[in-house]
This record gives sequence, structure tokens and C-alpha cells, in this order.
Amino acid sequence: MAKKTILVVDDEKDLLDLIEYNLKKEGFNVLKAENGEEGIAVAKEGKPDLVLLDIMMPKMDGLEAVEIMRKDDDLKNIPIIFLTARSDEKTEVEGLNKGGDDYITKPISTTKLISRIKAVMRRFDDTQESVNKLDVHDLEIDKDRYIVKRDEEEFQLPRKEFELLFFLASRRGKVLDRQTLLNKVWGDNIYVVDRTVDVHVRKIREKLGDHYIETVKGVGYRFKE
Amino acid sequence: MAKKTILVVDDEKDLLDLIEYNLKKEGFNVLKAENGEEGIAVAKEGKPDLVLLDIMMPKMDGLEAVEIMRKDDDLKNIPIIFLTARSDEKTEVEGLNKGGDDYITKPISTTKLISRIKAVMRRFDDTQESVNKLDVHDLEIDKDRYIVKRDEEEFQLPRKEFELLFFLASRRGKVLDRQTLLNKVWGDNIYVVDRTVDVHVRKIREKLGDHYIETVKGVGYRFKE
DNA sequence: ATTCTACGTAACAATTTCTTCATTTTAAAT
DNA sequence: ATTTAAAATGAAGAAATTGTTACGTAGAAT
Repeated sequence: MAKKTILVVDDEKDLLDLIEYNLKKEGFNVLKAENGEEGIAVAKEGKPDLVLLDIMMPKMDGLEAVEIMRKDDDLKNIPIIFLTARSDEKTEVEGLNKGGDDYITKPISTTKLISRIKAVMRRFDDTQESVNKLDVHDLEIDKDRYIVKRDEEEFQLPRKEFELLFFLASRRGKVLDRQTLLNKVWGDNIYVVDRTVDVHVRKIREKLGDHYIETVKGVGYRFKE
Repeated sequence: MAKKTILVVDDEKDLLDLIEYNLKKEGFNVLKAENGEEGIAVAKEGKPDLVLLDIMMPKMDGLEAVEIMRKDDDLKNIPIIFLTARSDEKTEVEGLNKGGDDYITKPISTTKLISRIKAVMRRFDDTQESVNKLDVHDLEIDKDRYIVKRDEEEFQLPRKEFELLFFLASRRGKVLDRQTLLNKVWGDNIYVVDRTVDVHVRKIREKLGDHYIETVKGVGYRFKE
């Protein structure tokens, strides 16, 4: 596999250097930036495969940076791992909801950091999570337009239904339990009863037919392969 | 899947009991301790999968406890969730920096608590490599999909049957007695008659044929090498 | 202000899965 | 070959899980 490039954005220079050293030792290319603004510029320039992003930074903080990245066609699909010293749960939720893919609280051991990075990359590699348009069976699921198309017919699903369908479809074949679905589609710190998933599944089936989402009793749901 | 064990450390006995009650209801094994010192001892003994740790305690407080845990090879990788009385934000930050993985302010609803616990556990599971796919004989046993495949044929086994098969297959060649199977597949303190295992074995054989699981009379079952 | 839509929840019906138990069969030991 | 304990089998009832419908609320749209 080609060498992967990681962009590290943090205002603490020492930490930046430390992380760089360790990542390079692991065989990654490393780009650095010291605030959100610079981070975005470097990202556009260097097309990293993953971004390690500190949340608290001068000039432009991590959350703003993500918002901008997610709106940029070149950057929107790059996985992001937040680095945060802040424990504030609101930050956490906000970050993840805005498109962050994992978060890590500082300080963290190098081993853990590397393993998290690899885990996130692996997830991206084999789930096409970074794609905004899925073609599965006879469906075209378009996340840019929030529309599902079959033949010439277009279905406008409500947000949650669409996102649930998209998430399931992007992991075609894999059984996902309700809690995972809630965490990934609804958000990590949102509390709704897990049966809510059932109802949304039913509504999707109502509209598209029930041959896409399979039930695995006692485990969860699965998008048919 | 085997039951997860959670260690709860808090000096308020009432709260301890309440949490224990709720966690058990959720199917966790629960260990308890009333201060940091005891907590560490119990953790070393019981190898919990997660620790709920109060910060303010007599004898040894939560922060000290974490510091010690993070230096102990047996304990360093166990995820920790801090329990903290609202308000003291500084404490929070400090706690997370010292290696906590999440924190929760008391009081908290049971639902929230459980969901946070599961979220943290999932995060940890994700970062760990584990084998989810076994290729044994002519079978492909895929735990991501909860499907057993032979040639082009797919078998959708019910949950317990699948998990039993998976467990046996993952220890192929080894004879496992009924009690072990119950503990590992059903859970540590679930009350079912051990003959139940027989019935499930029979159902697996009915579906896949009886040349995979061997009976060792007087001992247990073994997945054929 | 009123109507609609999306969402979450609750209740209960429908279905599948799990467990037990009684009986028959099998295998080991004498 | 007989005895005996263990395992396989069949069938039924219990338990768990999901499907489905209905309802309340909040916010958007009219």
C-alpha cells in the first residue's frame, strides 16, 4: 500500500513534533499545521489521508475547521480524529456530529494513537464511508441530494430514514446492532430508546420495499449484499 | 457473547447499590469497591472490562487511582469512566488528562449511564483487532454478517446457534464442556440447564450436517480439526 | 393560527427463538 | 451380552424479539 499522509494540526509545537516523530517512525508521511486556518490550507495543498485535529487552538479552532472542511469537496471525505484536552461533553458531541470520525483525549500513548489511526483508516478503506453516492442493487443513494433513486423513480426520504439507510447500505452485509446504529446515525450522546430504529426501518421498508434491509433477530439489521 | 464485567468504585454505598442493580439488569457482571485503594485491588483480582470511578473519595481518590492503574500493565488498558459531582470542571479536565476515557456528572439517569458505558466499550472494541471471520473446513463463519457460508450456500443460524458454532470453531480441536460453553456463549451467571447446549448442537447439526461438531462422551463437544 | 411532517415512544400482536422435559438411542464398561 | 450413564431426539410451552399501529409533540410550512 502506498504511504499514507497524515496532517496533524495542533498549536503545541512540542506535541506536534512528538507526534510527527512517532508517525514517521510508523511509516506515515506527516504534514503539520498550528491552527485551523493553516490546517485547511495545508490540507488543500497536501491531500492528506487523515487529519489529526486539535480542538482548542488560536485563530481558528478545530470545530470551525471541520465545518469548513466538510463543505469543501476536496476535503469533505477525509477522515478526522479529534485531539482534545477538553472534557466538555458538548464539544464531543458537536465535533462528532459535524463529521469527526473519532476523538482522542490528550495525552495519549503513542501506541494507542497509532492504533486509533489505523482503525479509522481501516474503517474508511473497507466501507467506502467516504463516498457520498452509493449504488447498491437497483438503488442509487445520493447523500449530496438526500435522495434515493430506483430506475427513474425518486424517493425523498426524511432525514433520519435516509441517514439510516445510507449507513446500513455503506456497510452492506454487515449486521449492525441498534446501539451502533443509534450512535452512528443519531449521535454518540443522544439518548433515544433503541426501538426507535425499528420504526425507522419499517418506514424505509414501507417506501422502498422490504427486500433491502434484513433483520437478524437478536442481533440487529443488515443491508442485503 | 460473554458477559462484560464492570467495576464500580464509589464511597456512597447507596449509589453503589443502585448502580449495581441497574447494571446487572442490563446483563453486566458487577464488582464494587468503596475507595481507590480497594478499587485497584479488586480490579487486579477481577479483570473488569470497564471501570466506573468516582473522583472524590476518602483514602485514595479517583485521580490517584487512575494514575496507578495506568502504570500497571494489567490495568492500563481498561477503559475508565469518571463519575463526578456536577460543577467541578477543573477536576474533570484533570481526570481526562490523566487517562480517563469519558466522564459523567452525577446524578445521571440510568439510561444515559448505560448508554455511555456501551459507547465507551464499543470504542474500545473498535480499536482492537479481533477475528470476526473463521475459515474452517469448507465453512466460512462470518461474525460481522452473522452468516455461515459453504460453497455458495448461505446459512442464517439463529443467534445462539451461531455464537455457539463460532465459539467452538474458534477453538477447533479443543474439547469444551457444557459449563464452559454456557459461560462463554450464554454469559457468566445465566441460569440454564446444561442440556440446553445439546439441543443447540443438534440444531446446528440439523442445518449444517453432523460432521463438524463431535461429541466427546462424558466431557463435552469439540469442533473437528 | 392552522396544517403538515418528522420523530420518538408506547402498546400489543405476531413471530421466532430458547429452554425444558420426557423418551429413545448410543456408547462405554463390565 | 448386559448394564448404565450420557447424549440424541421430539415436541411443547415459555421467553424474547420484532413488526405494526397509534399517538403526542415540536417545528416547519402554509
